[in-house]
Amino acid sequence: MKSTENERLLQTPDSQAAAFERVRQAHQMEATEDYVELIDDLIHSLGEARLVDVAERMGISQPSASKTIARLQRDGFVTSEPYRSIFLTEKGKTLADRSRARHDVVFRFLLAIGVPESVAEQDSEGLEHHVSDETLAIFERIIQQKKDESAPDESS
Amino acid sequence: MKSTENERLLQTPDSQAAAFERVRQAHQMEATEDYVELIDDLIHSLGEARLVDVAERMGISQPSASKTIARLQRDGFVTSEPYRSIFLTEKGKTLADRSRARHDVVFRFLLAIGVPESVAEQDSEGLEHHVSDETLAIFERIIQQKKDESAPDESS
DNA sequence: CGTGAATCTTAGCCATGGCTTATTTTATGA
DNA sequence: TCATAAAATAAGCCATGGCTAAGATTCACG
Repeated sequence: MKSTENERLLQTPDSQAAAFERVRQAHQMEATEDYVELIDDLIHSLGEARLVDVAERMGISQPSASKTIARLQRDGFVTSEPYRSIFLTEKGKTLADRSRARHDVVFRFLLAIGVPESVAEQDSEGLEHHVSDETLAIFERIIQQKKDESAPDESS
Repeated sequence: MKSTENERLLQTPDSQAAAFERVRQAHQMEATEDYVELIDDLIHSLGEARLVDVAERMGISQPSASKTIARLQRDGFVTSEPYRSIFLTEKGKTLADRSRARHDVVFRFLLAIGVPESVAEQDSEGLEHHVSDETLAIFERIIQQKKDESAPDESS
């Protein structure tokens, strides 16, 4: 029985490979989600999403932003005429809403467990893409618990 | 005052850009950390780390694994002779230890808040790279709290 | 001890997502 | 209106991290 000679690998190769595969999948969607979320924010706060603002807020050069926007357009998340601002398609808007919802849950969860706001802002940006639906639901439950604790009398 | 015409962008462009930059930095280290952690696990459980096992557990082809291992070697995390197994350098071992420690904290934190083990296994794989030290410390505190709750009398 | 299977490497492909430099287009204001 | 500044695009670079197909090496066993 070789498997007992030293216990360290708890997972089977398959389940471990599946976990990594899942992470890779998440990565593929990350940029897309971050961009549509940001574009939606820009539209709501500034009235339109300009490439220059996207680039600034992503912290990358305009050409880099432009290339990714082109991919988003190719994949049906945004539309934009040359030299004009960027619009979300229905598909893009839907994804943006979903992403922001997740982002908010993660952010509020971190606050609820005592993470300082500035740190929670930073961390939630990275974490949001890697939280499963099941874990997200638990996050929500805990947010609610904390809310109930601090304001016990708000039934209905 | 343009900034009040619609509130949605809570963060300044700079801090938002910094958060994304931080995520990109984390991504750069992700593969490295996952590999050294896995290699360390393989060495401890099987006695050595073979490329074929790394590839299997990462869920990728051998040539892909080989290419990444070459990068890790270039960057001083591992050593390996052609057609021989893979060893961690001191630098690699140190990183592996740190990574597993983080991974464990995230994993046990998820368990502590009620995430099922199989989900916690999957999620912790993706989350570990995006949790700041500050948040990680809070995770540890909560793990300890839950432990105290379920076993109140273990002072010393 | 030699051969076939397993393992590993090489070569070459692709997409993503960064970058710079240079050019084109648009917008602004004197 | 027209010159200049700002914004966007184009072209071309690089690294990462996937892949397949094909070749080299090692290992194990008959």
